[in-house]
Amino acid sequence: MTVKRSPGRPRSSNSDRAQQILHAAGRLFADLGYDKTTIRLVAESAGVDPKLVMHYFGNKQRLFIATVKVPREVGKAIALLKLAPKSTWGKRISEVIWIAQKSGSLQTLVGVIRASASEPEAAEMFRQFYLENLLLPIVSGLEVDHKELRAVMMSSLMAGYTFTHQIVGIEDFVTAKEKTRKQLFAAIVQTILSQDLK
Amino acid sequence: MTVKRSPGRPRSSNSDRAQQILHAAGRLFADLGYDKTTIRLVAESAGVDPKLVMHYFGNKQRLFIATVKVPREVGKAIALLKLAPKSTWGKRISEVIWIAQKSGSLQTLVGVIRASASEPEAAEMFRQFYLENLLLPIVSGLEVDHKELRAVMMSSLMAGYTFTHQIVGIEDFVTAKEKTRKQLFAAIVQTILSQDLK
DNA sequence: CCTTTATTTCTACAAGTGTTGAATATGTCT
DNA sequence: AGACATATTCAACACTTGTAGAAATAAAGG
Repeated sequence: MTVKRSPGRPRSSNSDRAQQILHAAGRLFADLGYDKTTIRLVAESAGVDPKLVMHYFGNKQRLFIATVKVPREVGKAIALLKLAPKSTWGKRISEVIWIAQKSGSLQTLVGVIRASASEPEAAEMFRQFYLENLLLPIVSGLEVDHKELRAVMMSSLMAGYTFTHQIVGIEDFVTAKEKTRKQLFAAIVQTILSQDLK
Repeated sequence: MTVKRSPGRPRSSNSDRAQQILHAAGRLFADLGYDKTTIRLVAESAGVDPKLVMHYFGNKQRLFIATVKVPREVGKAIALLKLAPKSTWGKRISEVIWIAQKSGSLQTLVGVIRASASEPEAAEMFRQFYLENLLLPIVSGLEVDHKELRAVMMSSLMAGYTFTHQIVGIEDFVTAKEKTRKQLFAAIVQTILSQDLK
């Protein structure tokens, strides 16, 4: 894939290298973590010179930030929740989280979690994007007390589930079918949201 | 703390540098993660020459492994569980996890989670130590189905809770008292262990 | 006392890192 | 056509990394 080219502007500008770089970077950050993802690796993986990465994104930190995309499907899901009866919250919300993951933002989440392990700024991004912009609004739409605590617990569950499955790679350890796993996941969400707390 | 010394064997060998190094390393791995924890930093933090770290532990990976200590208090806790009625499992087990964390192995857990983000070997250690040697035995002592699934969910909860609280640093976000947090935590564990699954 | 062994430091190497300067080729605007 | 901006590459700098060689000092054993 690494096509050798001479320096200079290409004849037809339909390549969109920036997008290629972003794509390669997103994958590498999710697979290797922040430190082990080097500019040179990203460049090589995108079939591009390292300097081009710097040209487009300035520095490594900004490159990482550029790879983070907040899921969009969440807005409409929140609206639906207020109408649903309390007993179905767990199932509904875990469905939303499941969908959000499948729709491509799972890679972003893994990248952010991995980066958080070494970059405090990434940890801050986790708090902002996934807690404040995602889970807290969801919980805020419901009629419960201790909203922050429940939202934090949801984020813990989300991070932990992603950690064990995508980073530790525990899949092959569990023989249960996906349907059963989702059922348990939903039950936990339901507990987090509707457990009586004194 | 950094006492300058000349090369050569010290007069009194009551210093136990290896222990000092291990102590400093454990703290740094937990605070900075695997990559950002350099041999030189560990050495400086222990008031010691970098080569001495290599002398005692061979290389960085073995140094990390040496800092990992599996909690001991768990064995006796497991024995107690079989006698307890099902409705109290959540409370009991979350108590065990809470105690295990407070007793110094929290730092180890944080270190392992951080390292897992960049070192697959560390992720494997998480699976072995916390899932196979800790949570799976606990669940195995109980009369439930889908033991692996429930154990994995417990490990997810444990990792996620540690991640949000120790790495993301979400403490100040939650105004709920510790008692309330523990109550919710216990309820989740109870759900994981006793939820009916088809 | 003399050899051996354990502990500790100094020095340095080879590799890899993020990042920059300068050059080159193409497109775009006046 | 000429001036300027954009896209791209090559080469390199300054720094940090894990790690190794060799030496210095003191204890231990004969």
